[in-house]
Amino acid sequence: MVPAEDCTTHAMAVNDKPTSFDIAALAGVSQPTVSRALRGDSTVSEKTRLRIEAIAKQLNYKVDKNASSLRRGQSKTLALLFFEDTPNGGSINPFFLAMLGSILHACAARGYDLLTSFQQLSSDWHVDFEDSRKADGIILLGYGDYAIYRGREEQLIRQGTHFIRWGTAEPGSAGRTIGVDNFQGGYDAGRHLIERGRRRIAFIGDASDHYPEFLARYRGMAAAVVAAGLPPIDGLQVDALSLDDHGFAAVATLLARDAEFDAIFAGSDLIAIGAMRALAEAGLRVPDDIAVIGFDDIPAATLSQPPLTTIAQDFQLAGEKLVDTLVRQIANEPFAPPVLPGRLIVRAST
Amino acid sequence: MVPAEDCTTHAMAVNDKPTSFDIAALAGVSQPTVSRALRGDSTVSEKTRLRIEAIAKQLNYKVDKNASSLRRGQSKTLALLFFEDTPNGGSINPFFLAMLGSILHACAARGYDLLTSFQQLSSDWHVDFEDSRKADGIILLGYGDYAIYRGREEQLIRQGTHFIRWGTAEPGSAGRTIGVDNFQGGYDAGRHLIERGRRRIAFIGDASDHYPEFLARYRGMAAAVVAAGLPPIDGLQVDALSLDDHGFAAVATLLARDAEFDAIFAGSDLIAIGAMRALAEAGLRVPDDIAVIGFDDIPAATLSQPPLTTIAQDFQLAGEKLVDTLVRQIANEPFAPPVLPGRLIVRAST
DNA sequence: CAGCAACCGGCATACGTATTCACACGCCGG
DNA sequence: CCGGCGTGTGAATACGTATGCCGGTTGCTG
Repeated sequence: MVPAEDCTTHAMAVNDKPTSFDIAALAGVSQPTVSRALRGDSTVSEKTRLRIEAIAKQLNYKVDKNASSLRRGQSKTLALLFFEDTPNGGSINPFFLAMLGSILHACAARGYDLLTSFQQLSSDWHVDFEDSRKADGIILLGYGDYAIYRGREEQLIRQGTHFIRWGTAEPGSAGRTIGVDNFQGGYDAGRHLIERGRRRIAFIGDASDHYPEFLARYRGMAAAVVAAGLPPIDGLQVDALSLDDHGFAAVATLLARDAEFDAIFAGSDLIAIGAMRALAEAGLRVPDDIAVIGFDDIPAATLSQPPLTTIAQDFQLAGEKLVDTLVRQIANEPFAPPVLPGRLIVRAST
Repeated sequence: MVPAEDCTTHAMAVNDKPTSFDIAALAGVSQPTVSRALRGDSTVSEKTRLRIEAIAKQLNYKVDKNASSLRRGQSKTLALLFFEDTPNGGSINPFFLAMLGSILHACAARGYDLLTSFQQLSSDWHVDFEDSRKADGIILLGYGDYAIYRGREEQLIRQGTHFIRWGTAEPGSAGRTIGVDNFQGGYDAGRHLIERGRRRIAFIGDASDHYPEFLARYRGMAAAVVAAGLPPIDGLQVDALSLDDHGFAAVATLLARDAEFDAIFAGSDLIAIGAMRALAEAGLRVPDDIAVIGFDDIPAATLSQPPLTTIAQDFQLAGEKLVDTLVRQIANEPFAPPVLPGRLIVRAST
């Protein structure tokens, strides 16, 4: 197979993976020329490049990315970090999981690989990937305790860490956050319920400072109530983290209180699904007795019984924008994290 | 901050990321000692090691993984490849997605990072990761066209590629496959339906050679029918890929045929959920008119209405075993991919 | 006190690629 | 005929870490 070669320069190791030296020897050129040819450098003549490419293909040669990354000082890799403050036995919030597909596609389209990891929000997540030069930038996904993040954002930027976060941009923040317009989404949800004739809307979801997404959704809904000229709603908010069991428990709490309500706006679809389960067990019909609307439009929202009306966050677009903005940031181009629109999807639950 | 130092050996670059030379200079030792100390090599004295660790921590030093991987010839990284023959607009089969969490945990526990990617089954997936030395091994997840895989397994092993696949092990295969006992799972599903008094069980799922999982499940169910002394069931199998829409369509097909059946065994939960939707739209009650059982136990199985009886594949265990077996393989230890048990989970749909 | 082992740590180098610089060649105008 | 320029390639080196080999120091034994 291999033609007799001048072995004075470089002996081809038969059983090892080929290096650029092997290709060079076979092509009768030097190693740097191989490197240049394969990167498409225009200083290599067409003829030489084609010859090198042919040999590389034949030997199944692939550039060693460790060596390449070391030399170039960048890895062409992004890190995706799921962080959750409520470790859920290893399962990941389905909304973030749904983003994975589009993030993978967006990365592939730009020539980036994707490292994936769980992370405690309180840990030194930046350290493990960007500082060790395994990744050029970091995507953060997670509802979490923002108090921890807030204290660090500035410091991370100062250190030159490249990162982007999914969430709700806050007024004073430094533009490292992409998210849907949660206030507007909440407003749309509230208006929709009111148009359906509902008057007393319960909100299930943590409405504290630590979960700005939920808080914004809640405030949006409240604004819709006021805008419709209805009296504000009090005492119908129950805390819940983004899990169906919490939604279930929250409805139990509401019912135990003898609260009067004809609709539920859940902070997430998962909560809404748990809430509907609780309603069914209590003998209440959805939407006849209680209308239910969620937020996210996770895949399971179409599967529930009845299918769930919700405010959709376009996770295809979200993944795309996250990657796009991060890659811009890495390339030192101007980047402006967009605020994405939510979209009301009406299904049978309202 | 930085104390006046003897700069004859190595000048500390203030604004760059520190290297092991910087640590060495500050600790008054040589670079190799730093490397050894941080890797926990026992030839470094406790005292020296502690000093080095302290300085490293103070400077926020992290080993450059590119350099480290290059030198050591391994990257301490696994690649997770989702491959699907029916590109589904970027969304990933929820069953495989559910494994991600446990795979991440298992990797972390063993000190491995995880690269994630989509892949066409027909592509040269091994090339992109192991050949470029970005990963030490590959996990393959996907229902797919096994004809393509079969032709390659042997060649890949010969090349020394480290990989493990989720699926159904075939008799003559080389032990690179981990999966649940699909035949037994199908048998259990069939027996459960028979115990519930059902006699004519339809199977929805591709029962061809190209989807050995589905085929084995189908055969298992058929065996249970025979074992119960019932007449074999003919004409009640309808092809479907693993998507809810396919399940929906398959039920429509059955109903259009005026087929007589009192139970459905679906090849996957997603199919089952689509089937139940079709039954509901046709005015049939589950389980009163038709009992439905699925396979997988995806998270959404508890959310459907009614909640779905299914054969659970333990994806926590699955992820664990995949990683464990692959890491063994990489370390040249003996590895024997286990056959995992399926488990009947009875919910309201039967 | 000589000799030896155990223990520590330094020197040199290798991993494979990308880039800077220099050089050889052919061509043209002066 | 010479100097200069553009083109294509090679030589040397840097990226940061890990490891084989060797030498120095310490402490213990005969």
